[in-house]
Amino acid sequence: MRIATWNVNSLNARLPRVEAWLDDVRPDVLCLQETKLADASFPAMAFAALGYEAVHHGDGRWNGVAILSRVGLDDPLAGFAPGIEPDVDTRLVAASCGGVRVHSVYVPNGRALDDPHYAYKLSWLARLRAHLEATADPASEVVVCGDFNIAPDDIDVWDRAAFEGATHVSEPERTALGALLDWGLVDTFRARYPELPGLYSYWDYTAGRFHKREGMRIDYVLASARLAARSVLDVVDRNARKGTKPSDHAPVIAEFAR
DNA sequence: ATGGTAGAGCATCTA
Repeated sequence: MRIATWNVNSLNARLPRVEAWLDDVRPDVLCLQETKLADASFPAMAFAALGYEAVHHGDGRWNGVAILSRVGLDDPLAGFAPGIEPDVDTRLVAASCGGVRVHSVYVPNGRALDDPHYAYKLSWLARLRAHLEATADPASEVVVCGDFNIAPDDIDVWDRAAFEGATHVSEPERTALGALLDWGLVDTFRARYPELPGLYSYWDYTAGRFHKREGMRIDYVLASARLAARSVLDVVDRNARKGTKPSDHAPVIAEFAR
């Protein structure tokens, strides 16, 4: 089972690239973030032509998440479960694909430690944990994939000193991510490559950071123990960040033996 | 020199 996640930074701008990538990589499941589309504008037919069912949750201008699957797509759920304070944005969608409960998440950026958006980020992470508690079983096969906007460790950023006092590396958000993992999830990429720096999924468009290899590892596939035990591959597809009109994120691929 | 680029949409906002 090949599961991928990709923040495409506008699906409108990226559709030809995503289609070509799907045709090349043929993941069983692809989670998308930052489609920046309303549901009515989601190009479901383009993905159906490639053999993928899809569910999309978006409100048009910003955010927007989707799941594509060629191994079935059942019980879609947009946003947080009933009983949890609803999200003001469209940042979470879940579905069952080939026996795996899949979540595509776009965690709020936070902007700055003293910005209200940072409090929203922490609240959002707590609500995601509550959502998992309410709708999924950590003893079953679960993945939570997406752009977490958190570098889990200092080796997940190109220069820790450059992030002093900034979001993405602060203790409260790392603690919130830890609480998510404590529910029963494994960062399979870091489990495969412990202590190996320089493996990023995002590079700021500005200042030529991609070509200077100045990035951050903020996109990942979190897997429940039952799946993580069968983890056979973890890759960041840096090639998808090259050429004309790339996203500022590269796709992250995780594979699990059946 | 608080810079730089990309996307949405048409003035800025978001990242």
